[in-house]
Amino acid sequence: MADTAGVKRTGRRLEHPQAGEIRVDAVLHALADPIRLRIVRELSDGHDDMACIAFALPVSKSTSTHHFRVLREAGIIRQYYEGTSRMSRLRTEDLEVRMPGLLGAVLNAARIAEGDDTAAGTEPVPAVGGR
Amino acid sequence: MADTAGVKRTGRRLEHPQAGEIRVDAVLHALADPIRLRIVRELSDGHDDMACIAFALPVSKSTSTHHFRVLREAGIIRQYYEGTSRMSRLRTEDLEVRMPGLLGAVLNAARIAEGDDTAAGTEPVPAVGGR
DNA sequence: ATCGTATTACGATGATTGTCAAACTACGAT
DNA sequence: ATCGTAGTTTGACAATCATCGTAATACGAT
Repeated sequence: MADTAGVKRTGRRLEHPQAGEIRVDAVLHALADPIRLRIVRELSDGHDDMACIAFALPVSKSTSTHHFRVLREAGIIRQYYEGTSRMSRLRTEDLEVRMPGLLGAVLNAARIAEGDDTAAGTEPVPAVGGR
Repeated sequence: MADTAGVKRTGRRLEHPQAGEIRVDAVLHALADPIRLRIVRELSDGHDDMACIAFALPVSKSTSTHHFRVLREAGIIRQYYEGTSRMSRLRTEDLEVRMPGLLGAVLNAARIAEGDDTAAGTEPVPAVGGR
């Protein structure tokens, strides 16, 4: 199982927790960091597969690697190599099984909080992403 | 504002963020700790107002105080004094406005993960707390 | 083989965090 | 006024964490 068939194997190995091993604590901890939350937001923002470098994060390369690893080990993203680039993708489905609605709620909350900067919570919140 | 009318005033003051000031990062960070998550789960588990001591946490008094403060300063719980006891209550509505569905998703995920201990993720998850 | 690009690995460092014990404060009851 | 209960504050400690720079690795192109 999980033969990684079709994926261009490049020799490097990346450890991922299985869907059933994803821990709530780890996920919350991973999402609690502004930079990591930003990465997740960008990943969910249309571009599903992105190389690390494409994020233009305000940190050094090694710090960037660190954050991606935390996300991967928490089970939030799946990574694979493509040439020298490492692509990242949200594990949306696995997360939905283990913690239904959580990722969506976090992303939605981040979007709501973003609106704060301009229109500081005077209005009762426009209820983004309503059902 | 916030006259705390009707509440037995006891001289001590507790700082709470306003609903509009609740930060996603702080909430996620607060919930990422097992002990704090346990507190939140117990609070949501029927008993809405509980004295700190009623939780029987596996930590010292000072550590307990610390965790309750983190939860309070993140905006997750509201606390008030009643005699020598300090009561805690989930700020469910404030949280719902700022991050709709988040608290519920976290609690639900924790419940799902709990079932792991016995029935380790072989089944496709019984979808706890359905709509 | 060599070079450039993308990323990792290896310390190192300063900040935060979870934990505790001991001393202290606030309140209710005696 | 005294005592017990409930919680706070302070200071300390070890562990974790985010951050960096530098050296090393893997891969594609030349």
